Amino acid sequence: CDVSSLGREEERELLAAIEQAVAFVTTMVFQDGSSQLSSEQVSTSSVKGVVVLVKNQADHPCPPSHSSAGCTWNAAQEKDKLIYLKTERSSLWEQEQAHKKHSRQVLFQMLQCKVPIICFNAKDFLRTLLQVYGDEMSWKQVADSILLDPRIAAWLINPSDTVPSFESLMQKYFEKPFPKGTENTETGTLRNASVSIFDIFFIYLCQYQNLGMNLKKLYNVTVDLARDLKAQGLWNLFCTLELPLIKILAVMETHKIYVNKQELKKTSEILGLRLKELEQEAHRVAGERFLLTSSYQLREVLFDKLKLHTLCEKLQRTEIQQLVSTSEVVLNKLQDLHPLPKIILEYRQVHKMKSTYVDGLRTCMRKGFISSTWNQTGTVTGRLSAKHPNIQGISKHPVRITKRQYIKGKEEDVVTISPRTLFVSKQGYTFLAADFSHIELRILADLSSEPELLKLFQEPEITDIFSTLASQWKGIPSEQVKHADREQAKRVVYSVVYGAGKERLADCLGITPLQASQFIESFMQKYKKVHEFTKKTIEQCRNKGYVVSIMGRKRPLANINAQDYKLRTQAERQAVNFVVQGSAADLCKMAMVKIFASVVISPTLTARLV
DNA sequence: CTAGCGTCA
DNA sequence: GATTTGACGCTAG
Repeated sequence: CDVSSLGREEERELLAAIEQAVAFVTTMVFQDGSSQLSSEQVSTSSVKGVVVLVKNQADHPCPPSHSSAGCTWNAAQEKDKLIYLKTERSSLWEQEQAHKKHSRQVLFQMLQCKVPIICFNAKDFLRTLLQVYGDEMSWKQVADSILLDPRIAAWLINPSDTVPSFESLMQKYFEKPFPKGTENTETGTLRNASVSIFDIFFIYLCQYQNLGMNLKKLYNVTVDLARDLKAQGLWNLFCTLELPLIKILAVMETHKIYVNKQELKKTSEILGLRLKELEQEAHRVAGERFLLTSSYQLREVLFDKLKLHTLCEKLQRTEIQQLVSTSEVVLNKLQDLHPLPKIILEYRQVHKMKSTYVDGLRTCMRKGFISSTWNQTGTVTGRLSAKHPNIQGISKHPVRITKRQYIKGKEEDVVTISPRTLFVSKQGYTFLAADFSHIELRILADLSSEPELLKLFQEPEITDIFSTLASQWKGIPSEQVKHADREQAKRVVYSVVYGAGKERLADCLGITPLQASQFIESFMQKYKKVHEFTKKTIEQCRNKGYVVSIMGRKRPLANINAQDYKLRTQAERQAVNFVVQGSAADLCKMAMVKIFASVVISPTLTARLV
């Protein structure tokens, strides 16, 4: 039924039905008639309403879902109800306002009644509710609702599956394309109710989009997935970490992060000026005009014209075409031979800064603030990813710009630009970065029980393990360890741990492969148990076909027993990497869940996760 | 080494 | 002419 066309009595009945429900299956519907179940990418079209399948019968746990593929929705036969709630806020019409209130009341009750709300892309659903009813519903009130997202369940079973759409989920679980909606889905409730103009859109949704039936299928798939999760030992991870995280991310996406617009504009201009200068300089030393951002044109200038590659041996090649690379490592090797490489290196740094962190941020911004979109199923390791902007990828390090000033006779001026300072905390708040330090290395120490590594972490005076390591390897006092040394040490540790070959490590460090292999050797010598751990992990993966993190997160690796050496060794590195990186993801997510829970129940904590 | 995202050709 | 793909460079360990 369409909630807006209900009488008082019917409304009470509906609320009573909601109280007794065993589950809700929901989807948002958009202005253009699509829904979260439509295969077309989630439209830019705004949200019109929500369709909810209220499961009132405890006829499950586990119906033969394969046979349900062809069944039709019939509310007269079953006790389940299909309801439509309008959320659009466009109308100023008084009657509409009342309907909005009813819809809100129903949704509110759904969120509070501690029965699972099943939704494909549940985070988007909850965020939309928070945005639409933001005035009347605070984020703390949704904290104890139970959202269940079958997409996340499918991803947990195999994180390589991103499960891009509802349709692909159905195909995967019914192993056949599901029939396109031509069946009649008219409901008993509808037949009896007086059909007002409000019902027309709802009827359209049911008949042409087959929403009722699709929600029912979604329910059945969810039941199947829950069974699979339990069978694979993933149920606890799903319930204690991934499901609570849906709400946390939804709330995070409703928070605004303000950006300093004036500063953004100013830095964009400074960077633009510097790029022009560098471009001119590059053209001058090259003796011709060319596009600096084009690696192809750069290759022509550096190698065809200037023949710099003949003065330098063993330069990196591109993977596919086997052309001489113009990457940072190559340019670094060339920089004493000609002034151009250095200019290109600076140009790239400044260009990256401008296009991604400054102008890129501006395109993500509306009304002076940004809010990233978080993807819970975007990685194979269990980590979160973010976009618009990728807030996890905004550079930490400042870049120095020498800008020429033509005013007041002052010739040169050095400014440093740090992208992270472009964000401004809300009035009364301050940004606090909470981060585990060296988490993967600590996890590695724990999983391998390597005494040398464990000892390193137990030393109270050690503040930075990579700096310590850098001073140890290079034999320089710890006070003299520079940032670059630390970064290098860090790269080396991870490279070696995850099974880097000597060639790769040599490239990474700008040393000979022989030196690199000696380095790997000495690392393995010092941390014997780390090597044992990697061997054991690979061995287990070979036997089971998958690896497992601390919290039981799984990654199947089909290539672990492949004949092809390249494929097999890649799978081996992925196996080791997953156990460590996946466990780190587990811990970070646990921290988020705990912090959120503490803030929710505390009357004094005002912290917000953003 | 392993994960990502954004930009550009 | 619009869309996809590869190379690159930044992030996080």
